[in-house]
Amino acid sequence: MERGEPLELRAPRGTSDIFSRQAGLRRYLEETAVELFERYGYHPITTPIFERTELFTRSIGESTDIVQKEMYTFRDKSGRSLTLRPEGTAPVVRAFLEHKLISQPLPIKLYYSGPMFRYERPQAGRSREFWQVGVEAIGSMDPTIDAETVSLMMHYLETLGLRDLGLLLNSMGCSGCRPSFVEVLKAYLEEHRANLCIDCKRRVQLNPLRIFDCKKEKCQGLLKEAPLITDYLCADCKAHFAEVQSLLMSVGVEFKLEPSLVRGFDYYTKTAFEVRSPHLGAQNALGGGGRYDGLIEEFGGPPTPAIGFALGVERVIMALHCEGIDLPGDSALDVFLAVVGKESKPEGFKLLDRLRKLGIAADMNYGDRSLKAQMKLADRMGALYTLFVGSEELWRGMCKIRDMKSGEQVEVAFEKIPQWFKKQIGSRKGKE
RNA sequence: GUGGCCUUAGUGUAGUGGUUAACAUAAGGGACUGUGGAUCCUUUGAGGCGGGUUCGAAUCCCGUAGGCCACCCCA
Repeated sequence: MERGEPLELRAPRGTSDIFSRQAGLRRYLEETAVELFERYGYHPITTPIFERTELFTRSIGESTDIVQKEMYTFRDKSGRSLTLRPEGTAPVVRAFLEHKLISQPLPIKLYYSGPMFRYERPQAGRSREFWQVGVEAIGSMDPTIDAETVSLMMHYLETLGLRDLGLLLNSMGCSGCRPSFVEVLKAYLEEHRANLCIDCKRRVQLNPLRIFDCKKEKCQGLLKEAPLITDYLCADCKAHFAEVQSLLMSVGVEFKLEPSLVRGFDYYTKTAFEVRSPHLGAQNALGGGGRYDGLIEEFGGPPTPAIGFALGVERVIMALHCEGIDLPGDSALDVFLAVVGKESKPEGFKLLDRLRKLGIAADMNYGDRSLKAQMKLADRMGALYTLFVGSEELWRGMCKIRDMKSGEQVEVAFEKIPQWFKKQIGSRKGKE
């Protein structure tokens, strides 16, 4: 291999390495999600990181920003157009159809966790590779599942300890009532076109619902008078939405109705929701979701209602940080083995092996270090106990064990050490 | 994709044209050759990258990369 320019040792733009405390924190969030989602009857699914490009263009919508400018699309060696997944719903729905999961008892409830990719200009809380956990419940139009999905999302965030959350709720109507609303809205906007900002003028025809997101004052003023989707819902959508609200209230989930909430995918119908944190600046959405009753049919399947949500893991972590919530990050070490004198190391190594095979987290010093330095290391590693192995111990057949919290030391016969630890650590963990 | 701000040891900062780039902290070693968290000593380690101006650049200029903030949009 030739040596040319030195390697640029930097992760690609908008990506980052996750290790140490961040990695532990992320794993904790994931484990918490797994435990809770399974308690709600969800099952894991893992889908590929990339899919055929059309899967996303067809589901998310040709006119959306994600499809227009944010997808990582490439051709493989046989010329297929593939795309790194920008979101998790379309792949799950694809898998649902491919494996004929419709023959399972419905609704089928699936959860996932994994990286998503969007080519955007990076900022805090917005990177090109980011992690989402999400759920999809496919096959039921019961408003109970809407309420359950929303409440699961909130339950999860509250389980982590988040308190400052704002839940926004809306109904986007269905294929029956939304188109007529969009026409009414377009008509209204055309009438006041002169008063819209430049961006919004462009949106009127392209995606009029998006105008509700505009932050410009003159647009906002106009929108106060604009027709609202909730006033144009058909009887079915109206009843469904009312039922969802009442079910949410019955389990104590607080929400704010937000008739201007429009999510960035074309496939949403009826219930749409989003949870925000006030601490995160412009990237304030921790997660969101909604019903997508038309998507499965759009993919060529039988008409099948479905609903889901996704949470941005990095944003959840940011929100936790902003609220000053401390969560377990690093895994604790039970035992640190301090070796005194080179000749004791082989015995120490064997002892360590026995501890680890009993399920005790144990580590030792490598290389030569003074006992003092080893103690320092044990402290830094957060070990519960330090076990001393040296010529004196080997000679007497007894080892000193130091409780690092209290500083108390006991002596235990060599062959009883593994069991002694097993007992101590078992009871200690039981108490906590 | 648009506009703005920023980039100095692992981390957090100082220095704003002039001899060895400072401080704190972390890391290694020691004072304490068999006992941690304190203290003291000591060692290692840095101006994103590429050009230019200048006798001389971390400092000024241009470019580029990355980060951040606001848009756009979303998790």
